[in-house]
Amino acid sequence: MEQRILQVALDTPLHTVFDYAWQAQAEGELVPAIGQLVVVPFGRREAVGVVVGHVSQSALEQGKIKQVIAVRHQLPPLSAHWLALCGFAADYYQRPLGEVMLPGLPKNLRALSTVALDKALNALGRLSAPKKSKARSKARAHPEDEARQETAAADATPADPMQFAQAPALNAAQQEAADAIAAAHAFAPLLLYGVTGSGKTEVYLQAAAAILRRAAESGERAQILVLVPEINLTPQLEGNIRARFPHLNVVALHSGLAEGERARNWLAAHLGQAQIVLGTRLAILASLPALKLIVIDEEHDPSYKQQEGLRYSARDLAVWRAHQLGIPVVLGSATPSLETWQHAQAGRYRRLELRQRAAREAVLPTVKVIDLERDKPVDGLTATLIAAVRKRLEQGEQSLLFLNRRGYAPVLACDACGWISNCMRCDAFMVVHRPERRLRCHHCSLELHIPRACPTCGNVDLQPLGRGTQRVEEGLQAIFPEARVLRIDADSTRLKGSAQSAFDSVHRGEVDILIGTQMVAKGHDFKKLTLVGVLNPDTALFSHDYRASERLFAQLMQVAGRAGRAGLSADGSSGEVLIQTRYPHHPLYQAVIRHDYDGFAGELLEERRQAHFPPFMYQALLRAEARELDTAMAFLKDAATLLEAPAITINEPIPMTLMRVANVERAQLLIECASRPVLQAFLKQWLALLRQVKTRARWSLEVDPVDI
DNA sequence: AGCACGCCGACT
DNA sequence: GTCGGCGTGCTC
Repeated sequence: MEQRILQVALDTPLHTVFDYAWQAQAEGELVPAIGQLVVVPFGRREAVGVVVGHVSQSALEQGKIKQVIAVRHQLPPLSAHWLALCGFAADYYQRPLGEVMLPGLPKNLRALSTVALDKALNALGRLSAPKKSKARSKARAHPEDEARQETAAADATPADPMQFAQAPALNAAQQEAADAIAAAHAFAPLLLYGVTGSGKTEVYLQAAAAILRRAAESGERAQILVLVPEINLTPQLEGNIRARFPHLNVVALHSGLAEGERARNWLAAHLGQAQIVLGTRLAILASLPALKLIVIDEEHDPSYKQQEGLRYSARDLAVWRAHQLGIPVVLGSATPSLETWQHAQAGRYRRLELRQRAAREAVLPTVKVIDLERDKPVDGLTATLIAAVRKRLEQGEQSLLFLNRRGYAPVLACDACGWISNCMRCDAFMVVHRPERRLRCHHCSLELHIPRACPTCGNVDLQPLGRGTQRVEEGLQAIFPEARVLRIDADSTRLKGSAQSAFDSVHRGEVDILIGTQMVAKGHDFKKLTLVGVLNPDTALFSHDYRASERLFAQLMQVAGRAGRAGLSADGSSGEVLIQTRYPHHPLYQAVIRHDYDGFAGELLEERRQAHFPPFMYQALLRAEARELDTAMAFLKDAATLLEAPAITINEPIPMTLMRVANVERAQLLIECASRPVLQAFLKQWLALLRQVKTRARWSLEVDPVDI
């Protein structure tokens, strides 16, 4: 019987694939195809891997090669396109292939038992249309009902899947954009540049509809992938998509799903059953055999960058994937990332522009700054802002106060001796959390009770300094005792589903004043919200991180965009945005007032060009951590001298800004190069050498780092 | 990364 | 006398 050597990628940090012998178990059993999942013995355990190659002979000695234990024949192999995508990501981010391929697969598929996989496949085999979960669970509970339901399903005339719900009419700019997307028959990176509320979603939906319909007419399968930055944004968009495409199979892919559902949804995508996949960044690595369009909503959002493990940019991989498949990719934003903007300016990406808000009468909100030197705040709120909130309350409209700092106060201090609540494990303050009466470190999650008295001098009068969302909530409730105040931040939405119910109650109008962190700034379309107040944005103005102003600008434009989306306020005015600042004349705020992304982005790009920063320079960051800072620094110093190459700048190793986290000292080394391929070639050689260095430091490399 | 083997301190 | 600390070595 046939025998072969299979090369298998496994989820291990080892930079290699592994050879296994495969022997047909029965006459005529086929050799596992490339892309097939297999179970193999690995060390003392068993592991699931992906077959990535066939060889007739292994370079290893015979005795070392073990036999494949099982082949997941029930799962169709992953496509060559998918394997190439993972191969690219592994190469580009300098990680082992298996570490790219396997963590992206749902746990149920990677399990050593096939029970969950078979169950998921079985579930998908039975259902074709959406509206599934209820019917299925009922069927399982009462087997006799099952037959009845299946008969009923067979009797019903199947609806035309391409029968879509009535779509709102597009304005000229929207129509032009949708047409341009749908007309692309090859790789086409398109920047959909549209102010907040300009109806970008409608453009995505109608372009998707056109592409799906065209494929159906020519008898082809088609799949659309839509990426959003946060899980919180999927339910609203998912609802809109399902309503528009009632007969299509729409599935979500994000880390908030239960394992069973995640497996079913992933499989629906892999089997080509799902026509529309809506997901967060991890969905970019899904298997989508009939992919015809990728949409990345809010493409500038930092959430598209994975910040642990494989540190990939879902946006960059999306562009690569679209290029690989020769399909359009739409990057939507009101404040594109400077990388994307630069591509558009250089003509590599085509720019599609929406200048007007889509809802009739909805105009861009009026933005004003409140000078904190003139209008002294009480409890963080200026008289001007309080008056504005009061007016909205009287008009029965909603206000949103944005403060990107959770907790009650960022630090607890003793007036008598100068003690402050430093974290004992990190170089950071412990934040006061009033509801739980605790001090919490936001870096290592160490928690302590709020001390009754100062730990060093015994003074009982400890003062919370500064303001977080909890304290502002308290202050607002005191000023407006009759108002319904709701705080939405990572702390108030820890429980599963609580974020969704919080947003729902805002939509239902059960909230008068919403206070929140960046969670509330993104994407949500609150119809009754007409006032946005920004409490303390100044810290980002003078950050050492050169990306801080790009991020602040995007964040302010985005949160400002929550105001007045549905139309004019009761008094006939447009939405209003008030920014409290000590620097009212700062060019960043002035640009926000003018809604002038173009101008501001132009200035930032010019600065970046002169300073030789991205997007005019490519970077990689070597990070090292150890119990002793010296260990980490010594490793980086060694690393810096390991390999020299022309056109490559290796900077000095430096301790990180937040040097110590959870009792680990950290330092980093920045590598720069004006050419991406040159940098890539250097990294490959350099890492081979680095892996041989003996050190007690733990280290990792990040390509295209965003937080430096 | 797991998961072994392998040699030195405080406990039933 | 053992349980267990984490140092180092291997995984086709």
